[in-house]
Amino acid sequence: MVKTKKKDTLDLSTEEKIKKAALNLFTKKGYAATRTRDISEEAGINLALLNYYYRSKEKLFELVMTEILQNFFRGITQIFNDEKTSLDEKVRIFVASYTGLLKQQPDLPLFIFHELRMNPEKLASKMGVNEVFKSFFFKQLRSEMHRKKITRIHPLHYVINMIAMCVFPFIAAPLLKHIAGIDAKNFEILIDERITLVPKWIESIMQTK
Amino acid sequence: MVKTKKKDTLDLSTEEKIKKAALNLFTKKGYAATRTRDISEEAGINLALLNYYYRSKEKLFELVMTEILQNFFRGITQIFNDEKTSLDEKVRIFVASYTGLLKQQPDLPLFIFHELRMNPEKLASKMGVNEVFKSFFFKQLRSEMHRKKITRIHPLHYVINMIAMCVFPFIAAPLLKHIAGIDAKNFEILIDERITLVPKWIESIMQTK
DNA sequence: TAGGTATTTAATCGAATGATTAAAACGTTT
DNA sequence: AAACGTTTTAATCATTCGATTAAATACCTA
Repeated sequence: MVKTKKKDTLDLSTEEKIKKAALNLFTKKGYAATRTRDISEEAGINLALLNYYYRSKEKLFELVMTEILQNFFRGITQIFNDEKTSLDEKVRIFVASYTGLLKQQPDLPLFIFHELRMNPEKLASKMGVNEVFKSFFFKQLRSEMHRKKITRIHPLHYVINMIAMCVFPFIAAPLLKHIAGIDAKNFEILIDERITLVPKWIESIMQTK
Repeated sequence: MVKTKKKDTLDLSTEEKIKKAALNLFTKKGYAATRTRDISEEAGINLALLNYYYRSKEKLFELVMTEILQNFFRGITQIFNDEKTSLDEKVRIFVASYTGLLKQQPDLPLFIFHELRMNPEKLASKMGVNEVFKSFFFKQLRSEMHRKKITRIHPLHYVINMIAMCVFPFIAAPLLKHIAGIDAKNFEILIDERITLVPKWIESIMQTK
């Protein structure tokens, strides 16, 4: 980010520490509720360094956001465009892959959807998912519909259901834990169960008349 | 809110205007991103009035939040505890009822889940949903499991799926519109389709082995 | 109408927060 | 070690934002 990097002495310090702290706090509390002083403290550096390396809070945010979005959606595109896997396989891989990702970063979905709602147009460009709907996955969906192997409805319904059943438990975790009276440990067990359950359910749904 | 109310001259002005504006902005932008000046402007009143009537931003927020949570979850409890309706009927009623509610207030879920994550313990008490898991709905679920009419898994799975398929489209609306390239009008059509589709899917899911 | 209470306004305060600056410390090269 | 650029620090600025105050206005009651 700064003029010249000393050498290619790839020290992941300061600059990276700031970005990591920023990612942590932004995803946890959102943009507005995160103070630059919080970030500097979490990163264990002086406040001025944040502005030295990233110019401003907003610039830092945009950088972090871009990385998050691209990383988050890159996976989908790859899975969906794999011409070697069947429809069912894609669903299984997607569910397993994204559940794993979300177990590591449970705050991500809520954060993404919140910021996406705040300025949709601005962020839409940053996620290279324009081609999702032209993916091989959708060709397969339409093909199966044509062969009457799955019920013919708007393909988006199936996508919504799939993502919803994966992502929603993480979005609603506090609520779900509360109403079911279970702790983090048991909640994780439940999540793990869903990795095998959700693909089965999706299959059922696709054949529901 | 203030000392004595003049008479019972029930003018819904000022005090109510502030609360309404607050609800609007809080749900749209979240607590941190909402400035008291925004609220006063939206309500068309002087900034000082906000503090005159509600003491502080936080007090106003808690009031609004309590009302939102109670209103939002009151419906669920009623539907779930109705001893006259069958399991399938409950699902149909829930889906129709909550889709209708969310069509009117699409920002609500994201807001609730975000604030719920920020301070789970504080808000948990405010939503009278502790008894959801002891509801008649769950008795019916367990009963049907025992009769082998539906597959025996943790009942929470079914609840998650049901809520997820209703709520998620609203949470992810900007994303979904973008990747599917559809406008608000067509998105609403899709949502309306789901009112009849989701209950069918839930039935299928409950019988998936 | 007079007196009192409730409501509203304009002006301002103090703390919090994003950002900047000037100087110090560090490291590398010559 | 001298000179130079990079990195870090402490102190400070300017603005925003929540909150308060004192005075003005509207409203009701006697």
